[in-house]
Formats: sequence, structure tokens, C-alpha cells
Amino acid sequence: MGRQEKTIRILEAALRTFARYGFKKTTLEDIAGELGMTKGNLYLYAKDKRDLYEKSVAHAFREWQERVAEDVEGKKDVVVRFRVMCVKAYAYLSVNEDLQSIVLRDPTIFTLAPREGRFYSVNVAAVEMIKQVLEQGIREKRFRQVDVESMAEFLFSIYIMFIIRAYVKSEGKPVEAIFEAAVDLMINGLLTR
Amino acid sequence: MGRQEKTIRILEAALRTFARYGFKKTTLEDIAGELGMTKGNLYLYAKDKRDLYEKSVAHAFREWQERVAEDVEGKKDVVVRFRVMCVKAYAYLSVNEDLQSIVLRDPTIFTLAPREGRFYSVNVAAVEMIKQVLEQGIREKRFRQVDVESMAEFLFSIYIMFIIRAYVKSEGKPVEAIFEAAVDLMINGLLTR
DNA sequence: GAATGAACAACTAGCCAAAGTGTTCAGTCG
DNA sequence: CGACTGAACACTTTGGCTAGTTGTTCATTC
Repeated sequence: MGRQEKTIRILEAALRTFARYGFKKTTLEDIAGELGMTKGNLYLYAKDKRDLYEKSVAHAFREWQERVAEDVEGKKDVVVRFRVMCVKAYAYLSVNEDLQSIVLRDPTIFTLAPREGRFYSVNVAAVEMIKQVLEQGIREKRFRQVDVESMAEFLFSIYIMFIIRAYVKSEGKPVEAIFEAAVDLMINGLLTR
Repeated sequence: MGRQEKTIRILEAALRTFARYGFKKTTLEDIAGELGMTKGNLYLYAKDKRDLYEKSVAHAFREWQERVAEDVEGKKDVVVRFRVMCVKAYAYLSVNEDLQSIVLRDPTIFTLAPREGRFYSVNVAAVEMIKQVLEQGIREKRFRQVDVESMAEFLFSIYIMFIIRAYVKSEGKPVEAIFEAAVDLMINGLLTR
């Protein structure tokens, strides 16, 4: 097993454990035990406990993003692409219980603005994906000529907003209906008239 | 001075003090001192410290809402109305420093979903205002036939999102550009084609 | 080079007393 | 008679202490 794979195994075990007990309550021995190694060894893969936490969360986010990117690339029509991007990105958390639990315990993971907080680079990559879809739409004259940069950041914020509403604060009338209204508004707002 | 006015005086003094020191650090004697009365007397106007805090914040919110409502009613064209509603509601915080400081110290005041958390009734009233503008637009055939309830909740969430981005986490590229993109997208998404 | 495990440092939990603050209420004031 | 006071009371917070736990380092082993 190469260093690459070992790192992934460690990050996944760490995520699982943090998800179960929360950051404060998990000890490095919990994680090391889960992996059949000693806690000292973890320091070869992360500089401290916090760093291990952030690395494991960032890893889960990158996986998430790759899945969405694959699904988006499977479609060619830009409107379909946009819709798939929305729906898949939104649905992913529901199948990753560890990440869900992490987010629930630590809502500050998500910041409405992409360029702040931890996970800067993951967020920037997400905004990049949105931008590319927007640019395709404009190039093909399906979308209006909007300010791509600002619009992408705005759409990203809407996305995070739904994540927060759906998983961090679950309550109120079905989020699904509002999600539908949102996608409807966004697509109609983008299309040329 | 009637009971009504006295209550307002107390709520305003409370807000000012909470804004200066934060909830934990302000004592009831701070507030009572500001008003030239003793702390025991405050209990005739609120059932406890927390209640006093929430009442004072709710009062500021209602003022805010009334101002926006006035400005909106001054316009007749529904697109202008919509835009004025967005801009004024967004701008108000910048002129109320006390409320700004409160929100900064206690970001959980704003929840993205209107029906949860404290200040339920204030939020519901805001959603109601949005609904009425939407209904006018649809009635006049300027807006598409959207699900008014869901759309209003969605728009409200966008609004809160901007409040949070602008005042709670100030950073990143100018929020103004993104705000413009947002209003642009919303209006275009609503208009009939 | 990867991993260990003992040693060390830093933090946390529990406890206590003292001080501060929120809450109540019998009594005063206008 | 209602608005208000001020002292009494109860609850929470603070700081200082100790013991125990947990994060971090590193010389040594595999």
C-alpha cells in the first residue's frame, strides 16, 4: 500500500471517528486504534489534531466535487447541465452520513462566501465549475450575458444556503418545494429572452 | 409619558447597551442606569434578561420593516417595487449602527429559513411583504406564474444571505457586484417572456 | 523510511470559596 | 392604584487549585 492510499485510509478513519464523537471528544488514540496504529504515527500525516480534522473534511469535499463533476460532464445540453449540477450537488450529502454528521456538529464549515474560512480551495473549485457552465451557456447564446464572476459567486452562495437549510437546520415546510422554486428562478433568470 | 412610549424608551436603551457590551457583559444595572431607574423596575417590561434582549431586537426589526414598507408603497410599478424592496431592505442596516453591532455579536439572530428561531413573527411579516409584491406582479401579468409561497421563502433566504455576507462576514470581492447580479437574476427570472 | 512508545507539555474536569448578577417581592412614593 | 424602589435571595460566574487526560515530540526499533 503506497503512501497515497495510506493517507486516504487515515483521513477516512479520522472522518468516521470525528463524525461519531465530534472534534473535542475524539482522541487521537480513538483514530489510531481504529487504524491499528499508535497516535504518534498520525503526526507523519498531519501536523496536529486540527490539521487532521481539516484534511479529512477537505478530502470528503473533494470526493463530493469529483462525483458532481463526473455527472455534469455526462451531459452536453447546457440547461440540463445546469440542472444536474444543482440537483447532484444538493443530493450528495444525503448519501454521505459521516460528512452529514460532521456538518451538523460544525456548521461553521460552510461560509456563504466562497473566499473565506477554511476549505477556501474547495470552494474556489466549486465556483470554477459554475463559471464554466455559465460561460458555455453564454457562448451558445442560451444564457444572457451576465457578469460571470459575480453570478457564479451568487449561485454558489445559494447552493450553500440550501445545504445549510437542508442539513444544518432541518425544519419548516419541505425544502424540496423551495429548491424547485430556486432552480426554476435561476434557469429562467439566466435564459435569453 | 404613556406606557407605550416608556416601553420604547426602555427597549431602545437596552438595544444601545447590548450593542455596546454584548449580551453577556451588559448587566441589568447598566441598562437601568442608562434610564435613571433601578433594575427591578425592568421586570415590569420584560420577564427576564433574555426577554428584554429579544424584545429590544424585535422592536428594531419592526422599525426596519416599517421603513421598507413605506418606501415600497411609494412606488406603483411592480418591477420598481421589487427593486426598491431589495435595495432598501438591504441598505437599512448600514444606517442603524446599534442593530449592526448586535447582529455582528450574535449572528444566529438570522436564520436562513423564516419559520424558525427567534423573531419568527418578524420574518413571517417580511415573507408576507414579498408575497404581496409577487402576487401583484402575477396579477398584472408582468411576472410568470410561480409558486408564490415557495418563491417568497426562497427570496427571503437570499435576502438574509446578503445580510449575513455584508454585515456578519465582511470580506471578499465587493458584495455590491454580487448583489447587483442577484437582483438582475431575480427580476429576469420572474418576468414573463 | 515507517512506526513505536515513553516522556513531556498542554489542556480539561472537578472542586471549592468568593464575588457578581439575575430575579423576586414587601414596602414606599406620587 | 399603579409605578417604582431597594434589600433579600438564588443562581451563575470566576479564579485558584489538583489530578487526570490528551496532544505533541523524539530517540529508538522494525
